[in-house]
Amino acid sequence: MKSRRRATSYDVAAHAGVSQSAVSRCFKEGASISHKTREKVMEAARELNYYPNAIARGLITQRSNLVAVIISNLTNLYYPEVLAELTQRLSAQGVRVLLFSLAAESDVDEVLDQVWQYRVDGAIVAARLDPSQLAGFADRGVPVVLYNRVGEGVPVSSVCCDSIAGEYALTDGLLAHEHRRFGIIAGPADSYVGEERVNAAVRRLDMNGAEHFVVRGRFDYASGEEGLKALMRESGDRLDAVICANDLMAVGAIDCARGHFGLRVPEDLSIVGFDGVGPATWLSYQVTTVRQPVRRMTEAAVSMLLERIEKPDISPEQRLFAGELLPGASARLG
Amino acid sequence: MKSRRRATSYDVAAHAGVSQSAVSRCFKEGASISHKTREKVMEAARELNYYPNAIARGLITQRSNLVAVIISNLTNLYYPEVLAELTQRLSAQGVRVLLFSLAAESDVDEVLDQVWQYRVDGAIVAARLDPSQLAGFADRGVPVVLYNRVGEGVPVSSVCCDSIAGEYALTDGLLAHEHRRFGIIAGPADSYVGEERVNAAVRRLDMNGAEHFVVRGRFDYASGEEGLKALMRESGDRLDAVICANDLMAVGAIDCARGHFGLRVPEDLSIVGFDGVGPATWLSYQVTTVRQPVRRMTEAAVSMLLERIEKPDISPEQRLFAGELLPGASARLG
DNA sequence: ATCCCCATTGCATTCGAAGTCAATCTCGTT
DNA sequence: AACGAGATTGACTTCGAATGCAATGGGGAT
Repeated sequence: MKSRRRATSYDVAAHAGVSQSAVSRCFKEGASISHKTREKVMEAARELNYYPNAIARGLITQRSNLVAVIISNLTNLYYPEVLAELTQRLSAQGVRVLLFSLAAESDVDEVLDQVWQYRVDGAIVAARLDPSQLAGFADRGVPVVLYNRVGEGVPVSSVCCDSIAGEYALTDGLLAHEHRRFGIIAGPADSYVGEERVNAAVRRLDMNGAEHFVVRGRFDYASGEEGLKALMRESGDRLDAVICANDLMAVGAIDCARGHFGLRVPEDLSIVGFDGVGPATWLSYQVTTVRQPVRRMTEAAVSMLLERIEKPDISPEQRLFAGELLPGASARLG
Repeated sequence: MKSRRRATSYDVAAHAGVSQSAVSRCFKEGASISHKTREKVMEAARELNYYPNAIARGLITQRSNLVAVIISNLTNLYYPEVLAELTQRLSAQGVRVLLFSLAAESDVDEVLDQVWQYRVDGAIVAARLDPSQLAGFADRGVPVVLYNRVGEGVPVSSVCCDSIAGEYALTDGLLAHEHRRFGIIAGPADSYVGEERVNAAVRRLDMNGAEHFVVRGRFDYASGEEGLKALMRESGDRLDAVICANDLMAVGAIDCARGHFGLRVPEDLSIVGFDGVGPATWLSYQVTTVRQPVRRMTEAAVSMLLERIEKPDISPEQRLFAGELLPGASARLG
């Protein structure tokens, strides 16, 4: 019990009076082992407090049972939910999560070295990967599933929420309700989803000849406030609606509109977000937004990844999930 | 480049015309290797796209360079911040994070098996560990640092924010301002910090002979609303102040007080929280709370853990950090 | 030129479990 | 009683890198 050195399969074998091979077989599903021997071994294992060494196992089987999860922006309220879901689903499938958290979405390079060293069986990535980084995964035969991003020009598996359709729905709803002068608070320049959402909104507004101003935020509360102030300045205080690239900035904009400009939301100004995070539904905000089906998306990401770990030759697949329009009370929709 | 099998140190050795030992030494700080050989090896490594296999290294060195981070409740806004900080600090020190996320704080047992199998070098735990679970770490010589918890009766290293002092400050402030009838929204029964905070508040109220009602929540927004409704019922709608075990419930309670009961906060009802998470400072809430010094706490946790990984015999140490009282605008403090 | 010392280098072994293969063991058959 | 199919079992090798030890080499001192 008190041994500093931990028991190995040899110790267990000796203690149970069998060979090391027998011990190994006891811990593998469907291996050829008699009931009696298994009992003896398990008993010995319990007494010696033996747990198979996953490191040694990984070396010989060429399977680490480790999956890298690479996420930027853990602080922006949407990802923690995703991470919790992913971790629990992967755990349930017997796969461990090696977490890499990035300060900025484009900092991937620094962590990739580590990913290669740990011989992960696969990766789920919610950060921007350029084609050469994606090639790194392909060359090494490591399956990847991108989360809310697609491989730009390169075929990669991905799971996304349909930003474009979602943003169209929001924009169309606003246009149908006589909004004419729009402000847009975008995400950071290196954010994939941010650009996608804003481009979709801008396209729709242009198609309808609606005037709009764009400022850039950082996906956090403060940049929602700052963004609204900048927009008011640029537009000469005459805005009908503000489209924010995520809910957190929408919340910041709502507070700023009420507290700083004394505007009523949505009567004087409509504000919409994106994601459907918890705070968006809080009574003080009730943000009109598009909710991503996080559970279904994470479930898809995990099953697509595990499938490709089992059978490395399955071709890439892209799954696009529709978001759900939550009418909320922060905008006058059509 | 396109080889399915990844290059090993032998491949690099052959390519560079040296022995495998030489290759190994090139990747180790301070190993005895000439400048010329190192150049050759590094060049070959680059050409073959070689990355040392951390799994094999771990097997021979008995060091996985892996640290388990065990966290419950990733969804409750406080932990994502902690997790992001921990991950980035550990990464910076060359240690990888193996993440275990728990549905409930007391579900630790299920993940411990996995922790043992991966031979982690240490663990940071923000979940309840009973003495036998703690003994598991001690027996195996795996250093642990508890985050916002202490080993009950067992000596373990820990990093905590002083809940008791913090709660006293809040309670005293409220008492000094003529609040007499208190409601308390506690955390789940298996939450360590939840109990600690509520016990502290109750003790202080009792010392001052103040009346109080207690209901239990789940640390989320909805249970803040439900909690307030239950308290109003129990107290016959006559409350002066509500003490919530965390900010998220305080936010829920504030919204409910205003939206459902039509009360002004803090004029008609004072509400306080704990943690100092982002939403607590949002303009609509400005929760009167105690902010935990998360950066200093995570920094302490990481350095204490790494120290103990280096020198396993350092004795346990408990570090208690004072929280900062944020006056906010959700309570009339003394 | 000779000798000695220290810096490099390579050989061989090690870490712990998994899997191959051949040996052994069980039983049911005839 | 002898035989054979199928189930168990153990000896041995393997995965990839790190390291103790012995062998080699270069350079300075004499």
